[in-house]
Amino acid sequence: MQFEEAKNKFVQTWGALGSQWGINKTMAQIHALLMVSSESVSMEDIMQQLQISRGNASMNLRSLMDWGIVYKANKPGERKEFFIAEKDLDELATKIAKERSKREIKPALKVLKEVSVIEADGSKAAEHFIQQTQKLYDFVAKADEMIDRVTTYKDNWLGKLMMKILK
Amino acid sequence: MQFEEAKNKFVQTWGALGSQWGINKTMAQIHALLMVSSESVSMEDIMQQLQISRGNASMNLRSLMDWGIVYKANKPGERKEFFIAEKDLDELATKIAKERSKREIKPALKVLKEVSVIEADGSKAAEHFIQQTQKLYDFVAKADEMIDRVTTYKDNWLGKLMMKILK
DNA sequence: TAAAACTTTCAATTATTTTTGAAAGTTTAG
DNA sequence: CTAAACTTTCAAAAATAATTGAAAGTTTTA
Repeated sequence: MQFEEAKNKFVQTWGALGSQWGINKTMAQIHALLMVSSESVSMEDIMQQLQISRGNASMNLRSLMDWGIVYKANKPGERKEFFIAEKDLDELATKIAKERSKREIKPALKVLKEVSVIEADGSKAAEHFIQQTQKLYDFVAKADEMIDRVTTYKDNWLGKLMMKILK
Repeated sequence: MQFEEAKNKFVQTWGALGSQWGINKTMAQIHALLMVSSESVSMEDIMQQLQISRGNASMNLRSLMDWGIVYKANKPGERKEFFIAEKDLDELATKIAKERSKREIKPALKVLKEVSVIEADGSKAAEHFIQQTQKLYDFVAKADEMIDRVTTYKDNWLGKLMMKILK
């Protein structure tokens, strides 16, 4: 396999993986492309390499920047904007985890809390509902806290956590 | 908030959360409904409560069973099938993690390995590509192994892991 | 073994999400 | 100031994913 072929395969695979996790395919592809580019990349280049429209490129780059995993990088002397990806994988995982927590887990927890505090009406069904949603709340809250704890230190947290688990 | 209202809100929220993580909304809703039901539920009931077609219910129940998080439960004397969800949350998380690893992470790792072993052609771009995809492979492999390790013991693994991290 | 009681399948339809592209907006250079 | 170079926005179009419903399939009952 040659470099160009390998790069293309990587970008396609990353895009497909993104889709399966609820991330727009193009967004994941742009991210993949930037991840493996040693130099910063212009919007033109992204459009050309992924064969996508300007609007599409613009919007998905915006999203990636909102996630905090892609940055603008101005090249001296150049008018147009260039982009680079966060390449440190601990940092990348941390940012993704924090964003997903903020956008999805925290709001879900809020709802879980709300629905788990209804008055029991004596029925078995309501009783079970309260029990189960409370358990779910505790579980999700604990998982969320764990992710936060583990990624806050961030300095090679995955490796360190691995060490702890091995013991 | 009354029981019925709370239940509905929970089902809706779980469905929306599923969508954001690449899981079909109805599938997540059926799962939510079964999670908070104290008794096993028939297909009729699911169709009626979620206002969905028979085909939809059938296909998504099949998927949930393929994931190993919903089971058939025959009621004595009843002809039709009833369904129950895996309610143990450690077990649920374990099954989901294992399935996603098998279906998505493992194949992605395979591709990462493939593309990271191309011959360097001396260019900076190819050099960087190889470096970065190798790092990515290591990172993802480590994360995947960690999930496996942690969920294999499964007996309250989240709580135990939490303990380790606190120290 | 026939028909009733169910479940599954899948082509067609509908809903949702993504993408396009051109107009509007912004910044820089001269 | 104003034209060129570039980016953003967003309504419409295209692509993708989910859903329906009826026919086909299966199992149970009598």
